[in-house]
Amino acid sequence: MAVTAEKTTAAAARTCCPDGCRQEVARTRFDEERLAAVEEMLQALAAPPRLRIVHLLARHQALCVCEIESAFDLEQPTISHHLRVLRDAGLVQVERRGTWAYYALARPALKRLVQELLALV
Amino acid sequence: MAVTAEKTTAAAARTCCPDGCRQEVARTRFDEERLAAVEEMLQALAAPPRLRIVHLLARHQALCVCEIESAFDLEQPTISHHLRVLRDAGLVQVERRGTWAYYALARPALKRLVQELLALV
DNA sequence: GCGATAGATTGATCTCTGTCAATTTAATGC
DNA sequence: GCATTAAATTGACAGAGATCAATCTATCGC
Repeated sequence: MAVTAEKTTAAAARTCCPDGCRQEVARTRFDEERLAAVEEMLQALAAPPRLRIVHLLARHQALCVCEIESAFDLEQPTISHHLRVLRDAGLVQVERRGTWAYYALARPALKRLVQELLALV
Repeated sequence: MAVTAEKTTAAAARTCCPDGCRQEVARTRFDEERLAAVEEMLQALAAPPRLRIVHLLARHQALCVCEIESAFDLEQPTISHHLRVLRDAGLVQVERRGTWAYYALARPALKRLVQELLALV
């Protein structure tokens, strides 16, 4: 979008490339709001334990924290921390039942991320 | 996969949850090889400048480094660094033409990442 | 060969993030 | 109310990563 007319007055606009750097590239404005949401999800997924937690939740409907904890060699507060990051990114949901907290994958959010990435391909 | 029979001898297996933590969860083994590749791509995309570079390349076929640089408020070595990370993750490709290096999106790699994420949903 | 330019690499610094120990909060059962 | 347990929060620390300045490499044109 916002593709401006190409200047073909060659040498004048040239900075380095054979045909001169396209000035429209320099003027690119990103959709920061949209990118920020995608970025938060990507950052959430990019950490090894978190990608594995999501992997786990994808195969189990809902798991309590102690079950998730049991699959890793990490302390409880660390798991709790990762779950919070995933929750802040909207990738997982919590449901409290008594003392327990059951986490489940937020599939629509993941689907949204996939859509955004597909838009790039 | 590797879903083992559920033990319904309740209290014996119980550790914390109402119905006892499922032991199969604790025994989960992740496909580390596959996850590592996905992880590298996610980490590559998770940094703000890199997601924007990919965004840029998605709209332009191929761009030389100086064009990419022009869209950011970052020094040339920094851009060069980010391009290397993207390249190591297989997300972009380089083609050298004389003094210039033209970067392009590696769409198949991105498609593969999307497939992996879809497998979770 | 020489100067100029595009891009990569190196090294230093600073910030961010993952981890754990300790503590706190909240719900349960007695 | 009190002890117990699940989970969240806080604070501290260490390792990873982003950035820049300086330098190096490679290609071009003369």
